[in-house]
Amino acid sequence: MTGTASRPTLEAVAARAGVSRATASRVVNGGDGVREPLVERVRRAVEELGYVPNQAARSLVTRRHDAVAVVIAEPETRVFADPFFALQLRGISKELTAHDSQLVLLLTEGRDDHARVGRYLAGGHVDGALVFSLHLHDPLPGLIQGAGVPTVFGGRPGWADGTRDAAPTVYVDCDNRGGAREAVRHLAGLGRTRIAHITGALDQTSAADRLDGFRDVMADVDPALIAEGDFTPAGGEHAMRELLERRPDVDAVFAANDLSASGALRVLRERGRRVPDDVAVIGFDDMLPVAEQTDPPLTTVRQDIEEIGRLMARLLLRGLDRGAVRGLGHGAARDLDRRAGEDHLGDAPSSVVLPTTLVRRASA
Amino acid sequence: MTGTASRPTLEAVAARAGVSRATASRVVNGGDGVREPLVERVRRAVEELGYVPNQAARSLVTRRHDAVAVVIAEPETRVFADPFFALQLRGISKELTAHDSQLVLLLTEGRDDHARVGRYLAGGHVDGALVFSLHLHDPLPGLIQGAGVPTVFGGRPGWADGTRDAAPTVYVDCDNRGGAREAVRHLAGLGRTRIAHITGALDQTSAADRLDGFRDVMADVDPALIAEGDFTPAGGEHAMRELLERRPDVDAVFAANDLSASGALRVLRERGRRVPDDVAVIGFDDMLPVAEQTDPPLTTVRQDIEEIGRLMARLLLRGLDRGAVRGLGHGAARDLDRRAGEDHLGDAPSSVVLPTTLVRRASA
DNA sequence: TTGAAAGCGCTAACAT
DNA sequence: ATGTTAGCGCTTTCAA
Repeated sequence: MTGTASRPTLEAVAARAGVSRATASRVVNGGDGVREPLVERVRRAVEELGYVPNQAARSLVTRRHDAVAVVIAEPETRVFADPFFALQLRGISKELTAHDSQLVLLLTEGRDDHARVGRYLAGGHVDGALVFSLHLHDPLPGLIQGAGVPTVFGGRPGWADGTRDAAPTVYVDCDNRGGAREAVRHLAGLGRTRIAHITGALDQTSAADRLDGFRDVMADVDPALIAEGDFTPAGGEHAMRELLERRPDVDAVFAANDLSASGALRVLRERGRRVPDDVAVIGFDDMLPVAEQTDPPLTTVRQDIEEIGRLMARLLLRGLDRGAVRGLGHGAARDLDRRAGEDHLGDAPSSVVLPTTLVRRASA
Repeated sequence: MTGTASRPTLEAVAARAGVSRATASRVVNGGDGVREPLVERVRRAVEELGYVPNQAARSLVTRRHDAVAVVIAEPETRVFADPFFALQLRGISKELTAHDSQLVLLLTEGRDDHARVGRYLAGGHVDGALVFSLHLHDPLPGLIQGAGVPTVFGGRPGWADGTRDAAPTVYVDCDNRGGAREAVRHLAGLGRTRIAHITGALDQTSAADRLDGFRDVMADVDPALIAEGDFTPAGGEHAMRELLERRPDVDAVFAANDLSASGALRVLRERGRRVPDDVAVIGFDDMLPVAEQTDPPLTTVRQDIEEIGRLMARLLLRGLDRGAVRGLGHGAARDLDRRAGEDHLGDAPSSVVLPTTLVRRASA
């Protein structure tokens, strides 16, 4: 095990360079307003001593940490099984790296973890938090609020905005409801009349919103055509079996995400139903490793997951940079018509809802 | 965005409780040697003020952080695609949680990330580091050593032990070579004579060791029977195709991990070779979600990945607890004969190599 | 048992 | 442009 030497302090560097601690500090932090020869001497001293600033000491005075926590309210097993998180994390990671901020991933499995995460956030280890995959009645938002850490959520949180706090909740999400509507309309446009829905985990707003979108189009749908899933392939399989049992005449399925859709597809094949001839299937997310690998390839509602991650990070960093984390303006959800690739942000951090697009492949 | 209130200090708590800062501190840290009524008053003040210790200030004096970094030298895409990491992380997470230590996950994609991670570790944010998936010529070990952070590696690092540092390198691994030997002997015992090997990424010691194990048994093997893979299903597919081309008479395959084996299986099926009748296949890892789902279910060399993670964490924490991180005794690799579930650790932190077991399913 | 005081290593006014 | 100095919030001797 590699050992811990007692590291040299700025004091030591200053002494070796023959300058004051203040000058040494200036050089270490960029060297503005220090004359070249001194800069040089300090740099050499740093080099020779192998000096690295003590972050605890620095943070104590600057109150900055150059680190952002990402909190995923989901057990590791799911986090690592679902490409969704990987994509989001990648977007976040890219943005943070560009800002020279360290990504600190906090996984929370059980209730004990929640408390620990709360303490970690409150303890001032990070400048802010990015939180996603929140479930209804999750204690996390409360803890985070208690911790007083600037936070941006991934996906609309499950509580009514503005009721919990003076400062508005900022989140990034895609247009779940609109995307769902588009999917169902597409199925209807194909002439399907017995359109079913496999929901996601209904304690998450994304699932609830997609269900709402489904209902927007299928106003008086037979409840038997709605089966509850949980965003996993297994959940999709189970729901599909249920659907086939309750309504053998089903001719289309809108699944709450691609993973569920892949499960549904498997069951349909097993039961000898041809897709899309007998039953048309649409997913949600357009997760390439899933949607392109299914048989047949999946028609789906695309959302730019990586971009969501990137925006979350950008929103947070922007809020931090301007030091204004209280009483920020809170615009209505918007940007529905902006093209991806543009900067989806306004001047003041406010929630952003990204558009979705239907991607047609073979399954519907 | 939830705001940052200026948090109450210990000073404020002390004032409110009518005690000195020292007494308040004692209570916050367990309350030993403080009389009950005072403890009570301080506790109440903490409660009322919503006091949370400032970790930066605390760390500055204690030099403890109650946090451990996990560094994975692999791009997110792979980290999140391979169940291997999830399992290892789970083991680590459990152990750290039990020690009330926070897991801080640091992903490193490119070279810039390396530098940033190095700075993070050197900056004293964490008490120690757990590092895995190291590749040959990876700059990380050097950076970590420079950072002077106690570290335990997952998987035998690729450099000769002891040559880099006065303090010995501590790692946890499974018996890759022995496991490989057992797999190949099993195939030979089945009467197979044209046994091929699909390697892992050969810049990792696990892959090199498994190849060595293969060679131990197949001393004068035709080089055409060894195809290079990279631990991914796609790599396995590619290697299998190559193998079939070079030696159509191949009658057995030992793949460096289950993921590669699943790719090989796919190609064999596509080419109409029956498994195990025409070609027997063995994998490595026994990752349930993979090995049990293949068709046919995979015979494989089992290693307890979660246990490896757990041991890594335990080893590190032990080293930290005894404060002795330099010049620790370094025993020879051992524990090969211990049963899983026992404590695989001796008194002083030293590397541990866990045994493997052959799990027979249908593919060989 | 409790309090006073020193100081962890650093940054940021403020002087010079 | 450089140095002096006062803390950041906490733990921990040391005295009382």
